Amino acid sequence: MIGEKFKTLLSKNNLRLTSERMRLFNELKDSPAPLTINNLVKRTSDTLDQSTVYRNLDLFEELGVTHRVYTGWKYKVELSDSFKSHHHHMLCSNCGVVIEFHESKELIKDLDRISKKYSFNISNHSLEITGTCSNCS
Amino acid sequence: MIGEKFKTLLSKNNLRLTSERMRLFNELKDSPAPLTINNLVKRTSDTLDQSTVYRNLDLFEELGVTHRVYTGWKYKVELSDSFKSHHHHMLCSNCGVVIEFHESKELIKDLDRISKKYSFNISNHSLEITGTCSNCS
DNA sequence: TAGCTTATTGCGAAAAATTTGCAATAAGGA
DNA sequence: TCCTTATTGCAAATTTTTCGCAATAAGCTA
Ligand SMILES: [Mn+2]
Ligand SMILES: [Mn+2]
Ligand SMILES: [Zn+2]
Ligand SMILES: [Zn+2]
Repeated sequence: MIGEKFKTLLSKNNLRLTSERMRLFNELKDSPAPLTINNLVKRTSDTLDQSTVYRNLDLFEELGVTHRVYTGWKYKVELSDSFKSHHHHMLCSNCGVVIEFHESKELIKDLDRISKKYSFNISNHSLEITGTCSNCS
Repeated sequence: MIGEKFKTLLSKNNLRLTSERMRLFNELKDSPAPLTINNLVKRTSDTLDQSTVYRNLDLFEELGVTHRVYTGWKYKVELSDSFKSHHHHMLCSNCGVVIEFHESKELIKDLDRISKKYSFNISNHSLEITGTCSNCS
């Protein structure tokens, strides 16, 4: 279970599983699209203090629980590849819908080629697309 | 000339070519790597007020003179494809060096395939890579 | 289960980043 | 050179993010 992995990760690092952390994690897990920090602050403001949100989002990032997605104007946060399968986004600049897609083998090959060409050791990559979705076109 | 294009764009939009705008534009043009807003505020603080920097960076983005690059932690600004040829970045997470590279035909084909598959009209895309450069590996 | 240690929280306030109103300035057309 | 008005600098307001510290509670131990 995905939640179990989260719990294990925390205890391995001497970190406590608090209801606040669980809440934040679930908020991310249940969201169909990446969220801004502000989204998260507002969504949890009934029980979490903003400082708690900030502190834990920092922590999540350090632990590799989340990563930042730069779709649109500001960056957003979503569960990282360890908790959600690796994927990319298409953002409709008209209606704001976010479509997730998985990369092709061609892309992977291409990254590999680039890696070799520049002797660059790739640990991470992001591919974000903007445009208009089928509805809006 | 690249500067000419900038000037023309301004006048076409009833915007004035001020020394402040020119300064900002040049700062971007001369930078080998994308800059944060803060970089720009500091670099120009001898003659430009911070509000002038903010206001003009907003403007540049609206006009399509610049775009945001999400490399590393915070976003950075660089001249857009109209003023600098389309490219992508590799960021070394160790030494911070930014390597620009041009995309392959394979990537273009791949984007085309994705576009068709989802009936999504792609207007823009970004591909950012992180890892370690040849020096740091 | 009760007790203990200490990581974590909420709160209030500070610091940093971004935006705004307005009078003074200067770009650029007449 | 004069005039119109876009643009700037300045000071202050807002918004976002960070921080210190006392109160709380997670998780281990007996
Ligand atoms: Mn990928
Ligand atoms: Mn490209
Ligand atoms: Zn749409
Ligand atoms: Zn390096």
